[in-house]
Amino acid sequence: MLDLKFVRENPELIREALRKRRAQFDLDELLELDEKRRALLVQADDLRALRNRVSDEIARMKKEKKDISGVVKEMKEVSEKIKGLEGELSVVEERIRELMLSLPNVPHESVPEGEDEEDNVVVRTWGEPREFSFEPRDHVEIGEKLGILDFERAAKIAGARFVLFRGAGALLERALINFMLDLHTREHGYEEYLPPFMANRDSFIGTGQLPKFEEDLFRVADTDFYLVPTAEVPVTNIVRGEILREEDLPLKMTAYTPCFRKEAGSYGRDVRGMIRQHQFDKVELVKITTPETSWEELESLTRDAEEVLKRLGLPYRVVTLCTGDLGFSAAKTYDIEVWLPSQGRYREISSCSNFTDFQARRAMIRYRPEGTKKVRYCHTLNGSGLAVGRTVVAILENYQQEDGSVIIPEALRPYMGGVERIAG
RNA sequence: GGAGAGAUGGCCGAGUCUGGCUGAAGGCAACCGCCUGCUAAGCGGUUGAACGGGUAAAACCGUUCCGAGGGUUCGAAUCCCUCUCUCUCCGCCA
Repeated sequence: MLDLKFVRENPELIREALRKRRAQFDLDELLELDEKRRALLVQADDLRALRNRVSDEIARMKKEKKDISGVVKEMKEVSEKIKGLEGELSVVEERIRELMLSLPNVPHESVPEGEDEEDNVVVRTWGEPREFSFEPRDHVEIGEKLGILDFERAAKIAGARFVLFRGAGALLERALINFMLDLHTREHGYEEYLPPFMANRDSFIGTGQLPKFEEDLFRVADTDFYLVPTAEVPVTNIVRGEILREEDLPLKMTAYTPCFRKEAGSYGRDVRGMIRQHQFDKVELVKITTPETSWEELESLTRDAEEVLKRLGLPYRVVTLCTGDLGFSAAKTYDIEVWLPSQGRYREISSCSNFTDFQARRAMIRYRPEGTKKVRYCHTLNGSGLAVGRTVVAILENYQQEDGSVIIPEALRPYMGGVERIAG
């Protein structure tokens, strides 16, 4: 959520931001309602001030045994008037809130303008895609041949867009989770959490998934719970409604969770294999920082995520999302894309964003700068570090051998009980 | 699932029966002074948030906030209703 006062005072800046994002939003309605709200507020406040004054007066008169019936009658009318104004006010405020919750964040000035992912800008590239002496297979073929991925039975159990890991496949998934968590906690200074995998509505509003993106979420029937689509939701909301101490910032948190997504509107996209699943594992990185440090923290967070790929020896590149591709809550996002030989291109495996104070304002995450009384909103950031399922895909495809076996990257072997190769 | 207790400021904790100068006693913590070889102790002071008005910016003024939402009343932390959460005991259970 943006600051309404800021919107009021900088309407052209907001209009420009919306244009760059290619976003639809009725800014004029918001500005009109805001004006109406303030007019109503002044009226109501004045009447309440009157009532408060006279109420004190009544208390005094009562003590002095004076007749109060006249004033009481008058105040009864004032109270009725206040009630009427409050009714009008709550209608206006509810609509303002609706609008504010669906107004996207302002892109950072360094974000390139563009329509869609075609206009994203490559920042850097690491590693060389391997030259194959044979036609590289995709992860579905590799995994099924090795008996470690089973899509057919997963479909029987649950349906499309699920996978069943088996044997070395299950071990590989688990090893990656542990490897990533260890790297981030032991070397990158993050604290590990293991949060609930379901969260309530307020949490989802806090990080911006609700109310706008309900159709992407699984809701648990007859409850107020939604399955988390990313650990960003439960982890960022750990400090929802809190005023933090500056000396405790930045908070650096990491968590493994499964992620549940409906993938509504992606019918026909990535239908094969485990690129796009209703359930996948992810290790997430979350930072809560001061406004002064958030941009450098975005850089280091991205590097922390990249480090996973470096250690695994997987070629990747980093792109800056253009304004048209930028997520609703983000001010700037780097996607990390890993090389997939079967597709001959880079595919997203991590998304690292600075949300500035957008989520913090929704979730009321604030801090008190040292030596001052005024509280300020924190900046929140997060990034995948990494999407585990897609990492499995990348390992299977990049490390496949002509005989169908797969070499395990060295860094991962301690987590695999020393296994160096998965063979059929 | 059954029975009971509770939810007040950064924290602890009064106030609720008996509605009104209580943004909220007292304590702790933090900050600023003083004192002091240093530290501790001691003394004095300061310290909530949101919104609106106001200002160059402050100061300042008003309103709202005692888990959430309704109601009663001239007036609600205090009375009534609904909900949420926490704790204790019983039952069931991984």
